[in-house]
Amino acid sequence: MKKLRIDTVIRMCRRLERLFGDRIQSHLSTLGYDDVPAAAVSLLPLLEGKGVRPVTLANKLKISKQAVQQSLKPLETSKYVETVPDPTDGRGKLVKLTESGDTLLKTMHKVKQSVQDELRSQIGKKTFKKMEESLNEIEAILDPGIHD
Amino acid sequence: MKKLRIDTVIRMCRRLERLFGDRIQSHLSTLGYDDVPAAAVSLLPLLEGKGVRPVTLANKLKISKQAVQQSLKPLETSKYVETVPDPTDGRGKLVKLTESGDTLLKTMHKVKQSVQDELRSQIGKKTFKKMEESLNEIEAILDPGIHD
DNA sequence: CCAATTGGTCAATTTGTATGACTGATACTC
DNA sequence: GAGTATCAGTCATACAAATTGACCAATTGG
Repeated sequence: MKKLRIDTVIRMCRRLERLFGDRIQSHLSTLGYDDVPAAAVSLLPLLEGKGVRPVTLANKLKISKQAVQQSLKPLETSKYVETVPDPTDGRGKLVKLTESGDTLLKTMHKVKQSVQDELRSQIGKKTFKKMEESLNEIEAILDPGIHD
Repeated sequence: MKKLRIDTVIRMCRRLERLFGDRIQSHLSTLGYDDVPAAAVSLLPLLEGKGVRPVTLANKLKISKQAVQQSLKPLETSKYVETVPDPTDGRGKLVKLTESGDTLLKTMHKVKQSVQDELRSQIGKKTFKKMEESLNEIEAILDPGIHD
């Protein structure tokens, strides 16, 4: 019986996620950032601007607010993010980048770009683009609204 | 600053993996299989034939042998797989499907197919195919050899 | 034949996530 | 406006997947 292609899809999703994550982390670590959890790679870019509520992050990332809370904790400990009460809603709070968090984010952008270039040249421009495009399209279809 | 597309790639890899996994598990559970861990979805198909060594599984899945061991444990407890000493190597052992494991695998194939169809119609044939193809190509490039 | 490698195991730990139970704030409705 | 429902966040707990480190036993090969 032949290996189903869908098995490969599942396997590769798992692998690519880790491949990217690991490379980004190791680049960052080279630059002196040893305390950046993998989760930060997805989380931090969502924090640009004046502040976001945890629940918004949970919706965007499609994970529970508890999971967000936990991912946020080490970032707060390392002073990359800080939390202020939401002035417009007594229940809420706003998560914001600190100055060093902002620096980290900028560094991370560059690192991501170079990891992306690395991977792209490894697997070939064409295939890479196909993968990138398809996954972006899938997100657009699965999450039509912008969840704020 | 615009959201990098690569962020979406990472996010979607994580999500798709879980999306597939969750749906497969819930279909299986409907069919009475409540004791099939998500890991089995990738693991079981590799067990067809006369038996595989754990270390081979680890290489194919690109995870540690300890991780394999751990994924295997619940499957062994549920009697879907069994282990025999490798006759050709005193150190090794061979993991094999039991009869019920074989039945499960067959069911799983069908379930995967229907989940795949579900997803395909949800996100569109064209995009789905693009994703499928690109990930298959990437695997071929990243893992050129067949690791046995 | 002995050293290095390989296959497997045990134990502990990390990471990402979920559930459940709970508090406090806001919103809806009569 | 009081009462209930809903929503944001928190705490504790649990679980799955994977890792690392320390180790043993069998095999291989100079």
